[in-house]
Amino acid sequence: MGRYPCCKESSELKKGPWSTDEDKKLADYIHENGIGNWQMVPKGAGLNRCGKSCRLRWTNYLRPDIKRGCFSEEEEDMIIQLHKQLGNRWSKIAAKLPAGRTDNEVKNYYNTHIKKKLMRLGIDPITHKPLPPNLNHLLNNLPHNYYNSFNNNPIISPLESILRLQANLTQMANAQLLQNIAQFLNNNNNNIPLPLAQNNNNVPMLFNNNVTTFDNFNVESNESPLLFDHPLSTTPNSYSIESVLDQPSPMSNSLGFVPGNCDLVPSVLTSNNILSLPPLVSATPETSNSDQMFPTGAMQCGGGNDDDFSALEKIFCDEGNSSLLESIFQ
DNA sequence: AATTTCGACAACCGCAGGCTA
DNA sequence: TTAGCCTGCGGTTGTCGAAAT
Repeated sequence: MGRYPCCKESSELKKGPWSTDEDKKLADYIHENGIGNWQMVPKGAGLNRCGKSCRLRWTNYLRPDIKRGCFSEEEEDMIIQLHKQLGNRWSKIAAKLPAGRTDNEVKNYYNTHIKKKLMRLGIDPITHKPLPPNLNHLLNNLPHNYYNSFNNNPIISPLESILRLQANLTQMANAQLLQNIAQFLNNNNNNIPLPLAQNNNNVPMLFNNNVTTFDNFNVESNESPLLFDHPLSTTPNSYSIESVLDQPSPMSNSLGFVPGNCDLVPSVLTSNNILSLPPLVSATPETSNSDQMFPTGAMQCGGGNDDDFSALEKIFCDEGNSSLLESIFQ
């Protein structure tokens, strides 16, 4: 029953771009014999192609009534309108165009040119409805100045906030790496001066060897979990999540940025006035002998007590160590 | 000058429905 | 009636030349 397949799957059949010789053979054959059974065409034309490939080549490229070249403004407008009505029915769209365009050509032109044009105009190329405002649009239309959650100083735009957040996350990662270095140096009993931890009550423990580093720093301590120098220690200790939400910045309900001498560090508020940062991964097991190095399990960083962090800062700033550290942080 | 990246478009793939022996 | 080929169609991939690095 059924027909015999004229063109079976064969790895010997040629695929890919057509040569001019192949085009001529196919065109000559069809001019002489007309379009009949496509499965018979390759054999008749002396082509090592399957019938389907011949049909596509003829209908999309060799057919004499095909109009090639650039699409006119009128054609483009028609395609947009027809696509709006018909969707991706490219053969229907091509049939309704006055010129002899193929469905494949219309489809390619729409996907490579018209889509981009519609996007530039703020129109969804699929639904033909206005696109929702994107991030750039939002950023371009928001006020330029935003205000620090802590001291109401005008500071940064949302875009700058994003960039600073990225920079500060990098800084946090570097701080963790610095901790690793300190532990490594300590474990190897070398002579590089190491920072000593202070066991002050209510003092944030930045370089905590426990997993809870950065966790649950109480703002009321008037101290800071921030790296390096910052003005947070001078801010009133009575702000709340509500006061943050009142800020004009769309980002300030979750993130606050504090301008400082060295850098800015994002902070996250909880409902209990607890400034909380995500825990860093512990660099060493909790039972490691580095706990002996930091007897309190922590080291204050920055704030009003420069001595606490000065040793590590020296590691950073010392010309002799800078190249080593640069190579590590790269 | 060499290499990489990107854009345009030709060609292929696979499915669905029609057709036919 | 039915098995299986043929055709049309839309989605996807591959190729090639231009531009960028």
